[in-house]
Amino acid sequence: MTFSEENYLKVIYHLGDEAADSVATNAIAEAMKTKASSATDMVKKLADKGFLFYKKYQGTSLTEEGKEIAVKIIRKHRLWECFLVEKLNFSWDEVHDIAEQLEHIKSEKLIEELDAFLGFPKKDPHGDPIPDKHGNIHTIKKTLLGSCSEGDKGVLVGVEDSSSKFLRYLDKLELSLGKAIEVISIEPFDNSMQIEVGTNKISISAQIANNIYIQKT
Amino acid sequence: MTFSEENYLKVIYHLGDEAADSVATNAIAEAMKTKASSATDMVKKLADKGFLFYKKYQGTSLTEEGKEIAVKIIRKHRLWECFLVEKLNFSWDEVHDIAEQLEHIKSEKLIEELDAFLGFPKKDPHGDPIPDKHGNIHTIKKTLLGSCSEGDKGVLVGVEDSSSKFLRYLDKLELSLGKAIEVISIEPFDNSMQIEVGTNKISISAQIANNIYIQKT
DNA sequence: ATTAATATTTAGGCAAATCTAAAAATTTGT
DNA sequence: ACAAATTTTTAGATTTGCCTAAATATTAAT
Repeated sequence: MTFSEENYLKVIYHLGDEAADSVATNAIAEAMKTKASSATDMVKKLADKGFLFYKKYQGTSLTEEGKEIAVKIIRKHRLWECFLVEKLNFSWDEVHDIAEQLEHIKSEKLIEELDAFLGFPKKDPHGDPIPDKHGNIHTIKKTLLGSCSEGDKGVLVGVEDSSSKFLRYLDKLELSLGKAIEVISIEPFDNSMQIEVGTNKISISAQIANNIYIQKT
Repeated sequence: MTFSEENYLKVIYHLGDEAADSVATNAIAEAMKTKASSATDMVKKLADKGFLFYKKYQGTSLTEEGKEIAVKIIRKHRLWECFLVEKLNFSWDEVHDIAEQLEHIKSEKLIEELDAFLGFPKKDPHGDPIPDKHGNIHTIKKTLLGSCSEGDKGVLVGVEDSSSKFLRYLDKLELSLGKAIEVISIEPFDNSMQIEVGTNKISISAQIANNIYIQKT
């Protein structure tokens, strides 16, 4: 299993998670920052190896085996993110790229010991659930802030975009995991939102709202 | 800098450390478990990039820049080994292969934070010195047990071979870093040694003795 | 229901790192 | 010092993952 193969499986898993049906070649190419022709090549190879179902022009979906591998990589990614934040003083906006490297380290024992060392965390620093060693993922029902209505309340439990740019902006707005949020009003012109966070009232663009998840209360 | 390039630089550094003069292509190939022709190709490329001096048929030696890179990789390797042993319950015979992967993770901050997290260790689990962040290495004068004479005394401070096979054998003999050793006698027939370790008297083959370093006392 | 637009695949190539086999240089042994 | 042995390099292939350009299939629009 090469790094590239692992990255494709991970990306296909994430894309397939939202759209229940098959994943388009172009979507894979875009997520992998490569060309559609490259994605076609790789998808064929992964299909040959039994990690996904593929029919020409019909998109792909992971087999059970492919899903298992993808979930293992996601588990590693998220555990390493916890390690970086909890043990090495990284902030949530600094960990993604390093975890992208660390997730490919091959050692069963390493990841199980790391999990234990961290006290079996359930969430990574962005609020995403950490699959357990059997691949079980405990998901919570979360709602995109951007799809909420005036008066809706909840707690910030996740982000759609884990880029350092976005997360640093959230820091500036004092928006972090666990914060209570209430939608005060929505501006019809541009769908920007007035929200209350703790005692602050702030305005956020629709784009921001569409990258924040809350758990409604 | 690819993984392969980094591994070549590391291997050339280690080979050049013992033999002060230039490193032979065959030696590189053997250490990299590849063919001489592959080593030639890579050496040319690394020379083009300014990491080593190379003259056809005359072997190679690292430039200052090449050495710096090699030392950085060795620093990472040894710090990760410490982490595995001290924080994740690995034993000294289990860490080498995983550290070979981890040493290629690219992040200045990661390695400096890891160093601090571990309390700035000076030695890895095999007794090898950990270069500091500026590349300075504090070496001690160590002697190959196999080159000692009857009556010589010292403390076990390092091993030449970090393979799991060898280290597990040392464990079985209760030979570990820090143990006091005295050479009782040397058998002329096969150069095997009678040594005293603590209160035990054991016999070790010349091959074992030639993979153990002591600091004479 | 055709045509136009879009998505996907194929074909052919490239760079990295490896290999084998053959050629060339160096070293060794007498 | 010269032939033999060894080491090293070159030449030409292979595999992986990517690319561009062209061909083909699917989807959308009128």
